[in-house]
Amino acid sequence: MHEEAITREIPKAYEPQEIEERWAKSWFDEKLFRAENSGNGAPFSIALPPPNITGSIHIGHMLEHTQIDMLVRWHRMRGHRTIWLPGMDHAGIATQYVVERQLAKEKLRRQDLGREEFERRVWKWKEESGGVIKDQMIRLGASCDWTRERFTLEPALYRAVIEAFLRLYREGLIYRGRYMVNWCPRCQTAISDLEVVHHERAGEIWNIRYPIAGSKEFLVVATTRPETMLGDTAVAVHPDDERYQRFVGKTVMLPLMNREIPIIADSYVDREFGTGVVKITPAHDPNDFEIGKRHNLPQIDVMTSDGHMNEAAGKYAGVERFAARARIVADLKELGLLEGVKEHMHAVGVCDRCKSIVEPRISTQWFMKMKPLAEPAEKAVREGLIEVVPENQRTILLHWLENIRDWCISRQLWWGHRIPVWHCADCNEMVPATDSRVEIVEGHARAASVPPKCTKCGGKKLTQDTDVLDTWFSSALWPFSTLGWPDDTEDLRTFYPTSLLISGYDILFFWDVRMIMMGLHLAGGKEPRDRIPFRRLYLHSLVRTAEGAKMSKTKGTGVDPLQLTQQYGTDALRYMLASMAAPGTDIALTEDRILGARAFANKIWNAARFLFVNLEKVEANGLTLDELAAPEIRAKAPYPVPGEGALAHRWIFSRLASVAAQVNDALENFRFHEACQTIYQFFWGAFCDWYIEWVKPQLANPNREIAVPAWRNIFAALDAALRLLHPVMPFLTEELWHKLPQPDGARSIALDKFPEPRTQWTDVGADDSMATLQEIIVSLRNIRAEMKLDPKKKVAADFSSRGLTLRILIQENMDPLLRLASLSELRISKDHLDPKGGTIRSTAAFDLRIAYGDAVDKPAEIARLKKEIDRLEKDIESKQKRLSDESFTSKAPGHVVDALRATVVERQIELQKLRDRLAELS
RNA sequence: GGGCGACUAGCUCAGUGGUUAGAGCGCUCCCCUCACACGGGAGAGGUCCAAGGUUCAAGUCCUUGGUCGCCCACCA
Repeated sequence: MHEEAITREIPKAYEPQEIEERWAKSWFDEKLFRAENSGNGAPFSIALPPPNITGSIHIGHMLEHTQIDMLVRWHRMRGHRTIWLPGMDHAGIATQYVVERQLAKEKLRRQDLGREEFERRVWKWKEESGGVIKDQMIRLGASCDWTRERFTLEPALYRAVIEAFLRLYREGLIYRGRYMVNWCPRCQTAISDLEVVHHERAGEIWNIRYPIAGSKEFLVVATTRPETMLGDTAVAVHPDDERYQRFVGKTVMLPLMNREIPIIADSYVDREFGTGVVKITPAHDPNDFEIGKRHNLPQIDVMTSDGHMNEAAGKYAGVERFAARARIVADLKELGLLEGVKEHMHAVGVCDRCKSIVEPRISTQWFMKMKPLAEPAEKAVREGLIEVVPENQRTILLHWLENIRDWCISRQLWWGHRIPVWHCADCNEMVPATDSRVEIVEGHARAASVPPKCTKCGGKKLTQDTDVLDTWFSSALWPFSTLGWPDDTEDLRTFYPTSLLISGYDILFFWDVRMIMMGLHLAGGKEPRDRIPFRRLYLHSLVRTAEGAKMSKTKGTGVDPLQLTQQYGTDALRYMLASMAAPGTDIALTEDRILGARAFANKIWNAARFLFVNLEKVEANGLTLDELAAPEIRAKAPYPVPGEGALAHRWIFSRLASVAAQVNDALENFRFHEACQTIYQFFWGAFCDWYIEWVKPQLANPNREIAVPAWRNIFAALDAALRLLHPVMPFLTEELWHKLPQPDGARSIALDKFPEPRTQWTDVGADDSMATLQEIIVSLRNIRAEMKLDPKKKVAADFSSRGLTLRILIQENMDPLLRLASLSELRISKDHLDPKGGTIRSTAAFDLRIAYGDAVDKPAEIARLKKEIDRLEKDIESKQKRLSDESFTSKAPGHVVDALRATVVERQIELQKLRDRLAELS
């Protein structure tokens, strides 16, 4: 009756939903993870890679957050002053694109709204989307300090951006100029090299005849983009190319345009490729741009900003660029100037955001000089001030820094940090803001310190630059802008440099490297070690679909973690992700693993349930939970258990010490999968399968001398196991921890101690004894299974060993042995066991025997023996061969040789036993 | 064109030169034993992609090749 009540109270299966929701809310409401910037404990700080407000949390975020959260919780539980600072990224171009698509549904363009109204729309989106992300993160258990939440476009961070810009501008590291940039005709903005993604595509290459002026001859040029020929201002050949040397200095008539353009020589031209003649279009190709500069060629831009041909394209003006291409090819064909066309695989650059084909275009943009910033970054990484894990990513990072090019930081967008520079209408002088202060207008920040007049001509007609900064500019400041920089705040002094950055390797160049450069240049103390943004950098894997493809929302292969959470539980999902997160390899998502993780959560739940359900019976005898499991009582475990022996208790605490050490080591080195596996094996394999089963009778023993210490031990072990599990499974462990007695005012397991690898728990004797007993039990079960004995039927067995200590060990642990091997009796002797009429299992140290019942399966036993003998003989032979090898015995370390010798001796004993038995049986 | 990674049990993956290469899932047999069938017990299953090499010893280090994936790159 009572048990029914309990069963209702603790459900048989773990039901995570209600529990998780309750704790997520509680942790947030109580501001449980608010960090203190003063007090005890070494600081451990980590900045959340701010999710873009473009969407919601996806499974990749969850992998990242799980890994961060595990480390954060682990550090916090070890008494470090831990901060995980959360926030969101305004994600300039990405967000603008999303909102523009929304507008498109209303048949509107951003230009229809105007800049201010458009910005208002985006802010509205931000409020909704940012809120969703935050709620999701809270629900998924991220132990962030939400009291310090940041947003890259909020006033304080805008100020940091302006401050950084002004400093770099004054130092000449930011400059403005007319250069060739990547232009997205759809987004109508410049984008950086990194934002162009290259796709191999089957295209065509056209060979076009350019007639030589005043001659019947012509040169044949090859091009993949015929529409740009309208802007050709030269054709080029290699200076040493004998085929064409005689033409250099002459001119060709540009077909369709009938413009006379020079034939020049430039060593850039590859004689082997195509015809060895290149058309030069300085306004539409980066290489041609450089060649044009070298040869003082005019730049003729034949396209508009939205990818149509302009007036300079003559009769093609107004035609869309690819339509123009088709028409030009057709026209050339008609004129007999098209010599041929071939299939051609080449890489096409598309806009990372909207996938439009990028157009190289000359325009006036803002750039950042990267070499002076890259060098200190490279040095810091090379000297190990920043440790990069996995190691091979370090090489990739350094290689990128070595080959860095200037960064185009301006965007012709409306959503972002507006560049704090004003242009003088009278003299074109650029005048920066006088300082980095910001003011709030209609809730949004803008640069406040507008220069009063032109610093050059004194003119008053100043207008602010309309461009905004690349979104990654503000991201690059994130580790210090979020802590209050440029002010010298307590947070900054305490938590900067941050301890660690965990990010995906896909944003290594976009973000991680730029943070290193900006941090070293702008933030922190005098020495580089005090200026770096983070001391360690861990690049985690990416989650892929079961087929190994990148997850994609547009392809519908993205996975919503919240849905999986509803299905399997957040802890299960976290455990699954962490257990697969081996450094350096991507994760393919499969349902199998989640099911396994859910089963594990259920196992933990039920192990705890076992304790609480049975406790009811104990309480009937007048014992209270407090007497058995109060914190001060748990602290003194393990307690000796009289009479029945305390071997299993000594053993489980010894295991605990070793597991805690292993988990510490694994987490220190980002080996999340190892930490998970270690904990899993401990909890399921050791705690549940052996320990609980072993001590069950002790717990039920009416003798309080036995029951009380046994209960105290098992509660202490469970408590430690929960704390060990907490970083990866925070909800389940929090729930169960609160079912144990806790000190007054105890708020959360998250603020309790992580189990220490206590050396006084280490008990080699218990480890060895337990291993032997387990081996004996497994062997006996094995014989039973092989003999197909009725599982319910207890049988007698014989144990024989010449070792006295072993025989004593068996005697002392007779009870659990009989129970766990389902024996009625285990007879101990030091004599030879009769193989006739029974099945025997042997090791070098002992023999076990179960007598046959009625049915005797001698042939099967003989076959088994022969197989076993064969295997052993081969094994011994190969080992002896190695031992007889002089070079092995002399060169291999002593312990390896000794171990091998010992093994051979053991195997020989085993082999002899098997041979004897075979002889006796046949 | 450079660079990186993967290839280990039917599947998904661990494996940090040293006894007989592991896990989870799946599979076979048995068991609904009073925490848990999301469970318990016992098993089967692997020439570690190939070929060379280094080493006393190679799944592990080196070279070459193969297959697959990813990143970078201005060859028209």
